[in-house]
Order: sequence, then structure tokens, then C-alpha cells
Amino acid sequence: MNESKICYEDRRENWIDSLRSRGYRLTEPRQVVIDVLAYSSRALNAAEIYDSARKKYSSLGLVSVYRTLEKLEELELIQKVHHPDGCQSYIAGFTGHQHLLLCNECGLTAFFEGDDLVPLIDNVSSDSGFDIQDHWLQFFGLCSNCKSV
Amino acid sequence: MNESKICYEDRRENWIDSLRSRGYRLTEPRQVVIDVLAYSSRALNAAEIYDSARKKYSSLGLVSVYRTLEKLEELELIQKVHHPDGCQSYIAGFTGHQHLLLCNECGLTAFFEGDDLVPLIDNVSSDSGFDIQDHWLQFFGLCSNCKSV
DNA sequence: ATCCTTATTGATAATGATTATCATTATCAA
DNA sequence: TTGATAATGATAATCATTATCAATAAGGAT
Repeated sequence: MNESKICYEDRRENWIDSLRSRGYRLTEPRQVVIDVLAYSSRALNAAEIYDSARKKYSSLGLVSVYRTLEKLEELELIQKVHHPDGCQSYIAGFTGHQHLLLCNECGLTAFFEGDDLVPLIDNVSSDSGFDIQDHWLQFFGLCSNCKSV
Repeated sequence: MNESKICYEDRRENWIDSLRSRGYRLTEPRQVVIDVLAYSSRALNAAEIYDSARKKYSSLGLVSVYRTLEKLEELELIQKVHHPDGCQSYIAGFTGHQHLLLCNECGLTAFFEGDDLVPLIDNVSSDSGFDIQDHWLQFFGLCSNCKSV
């Protein structure tokens, strides 16, 4: 419990440092957006972030949410999550590119390694003649909490 | 060359039969939309289908394109293609669920088998405690034509 | 601490994609 | 051929995102 709290706090600090070292100013709108997303264990879209962040900073504008998301994505601190119903939500990423594991019930998002893909990529490459440069892999299911209900 | 033509023609017939057997009427708007998408080797969005189909049937409405896509997706004859830039395009699917291989240059779309994923899914399942029910896998790169240019 | 440049903001309007409404039209079974 | 009704196209409405712009505030220089 404490472990993960520390981890979230580190993430928050890291994001703020990244913005700063890129020359971006540290403003209250950006801070509240970061506070929402850096501590979330599920993907959130702009409207959800807006609603949540306005509880702490009620004059926040929706447009600033979009602008902050833009910057965090540019710095590869967050990534877009694709879902059958849509693709407008974002999750904090530990490193640039990670594979996602999504709970269909509660939305909990986890990451996993997918190094085992290399042989498959090699096979598909030679079969298809494609030069494969990038890939997406996402798993969907029920997290340990939701599957036991 | 002839081979693939026959394959496309079969697909067109198959889609029309599926619509019929589901009780949907066969109309000209539906036919022209099917004609565009069943013969395409790359994913198309509603506007692209609209533009293309109107060359054959100029009174086609954009809304009918959306409605036809809805039905084809419901019958699992087409599937939505997710792309970093957006997720509004559709490609004909041979069977319900397939893995996609997309050319970043020309948009050519191919399918491949991903049975090798099973051990990875097992690993991630036991590591995470998730009950994994579904997955997405897409590869991006350059097709054999585009990579040689 | 104060000033000043300018990045950033929020309000508003504009855009693009998709969905709802509805009177008219066309399909297809009887 | 007819008739019930599924399907259509035009229009308006909705939803998410982006552009515009005057006002504001961050943070380095003084």
C-alpha cells in the first residue's frame, strides 16, 4: 500500500521535472491535471480528468486539460489507450512503450513485458515481406478483484 | 491476380448473403458501400467510402454509409482498425477476429495468425492474476512494395 | 521584492466526426 | 400488384477536439 503511494508520488515529481526541464512553466492547471492522471490506475479521458481536477481547482478550463495531455504525450509520460468503444483515454506510462492489460469491468490498467513477440515478428516479417517497425499488443479481461465477484 | 479477384467477388457475395439471411433488405446504398469495402486492401473511413461510392451512386447519403458499416460490423464481416492517428477506419475481415499488419506508407492491410501468443497469455495471466479474455495485436511497418522505394 | 517578457490561460467560436429525427421512398413477402 | 415497414437522404443535434484571442500569471532579470 505504502509502496504504491510512494511510486505515484515519484511519478508526479518526475512529470513535473520533465515539464520544467523542457522549459514548460509549472502552472496550477497543469498541476491538477497531473495530480489526477499520475495517481490513476485506469485510463481516463479528457472529460473525466476535467471533472476530477475541477474538484481541486474549479476554474480549470477543459481546453487546458487537452493542452496538458498534449504535452505529457509529447514527453512520452502518458500514452493513449485504445479500446473497442473508443480511443480517447490516457494512462500513465512507466516507460515510453508498454503493453497494456485492461480490466473490462473496472478499467484497471496494468503493464506487461512482451519480449516473447520477437520470434512471431520474425515469422510474420518473412511470410509477408513487411519490414515491421512497431507493434501494439493489448490484453483484455477481468482483474483479480473483478473476476472473483 | 485472378485469384484475388475471385476472392474479392466471393467476399462481396458472402456479405450480401449474410445481410439477406439476417433479414436485412438489399438496397443500392448498401450495395455500393459493400462494393467499395469488400474490394479494398486497405482500411477506409466513412468519408472515404462515401466519396468512392458516390462515383457509382451519386445520391448516396453519408448517413447510409455509417448505417451500413454498423450492420457489417454487427455481422462481424468488417472490423475497426486502430491506428495511432485515430480509430475510425474499417477493413474487411476474413473471419471474425484477426491480427492486422499495416503499411505505414500506403495503408495496405494484411492479416496474420498469432497462435504463438498462447504461452505469453498464460504467463501474463498467472503473473497478473487477470483472467484474459481477448487481445489485440497489430504490427506496423512497410509493405514489400513501399520498403523498396 | 518588483518588473517585464512571453508562455499559458479560460471563454468563445469553429471544426470534424458521428448520431438522432422525420417525412419520403423503395424492398420484398403475400 | 399491393401494402407493411425497413431503409433512405436531408437536416439538425450532439460530442469530442481544435483554433482564436484578449487577459493573466510564471519566473528570469533587475
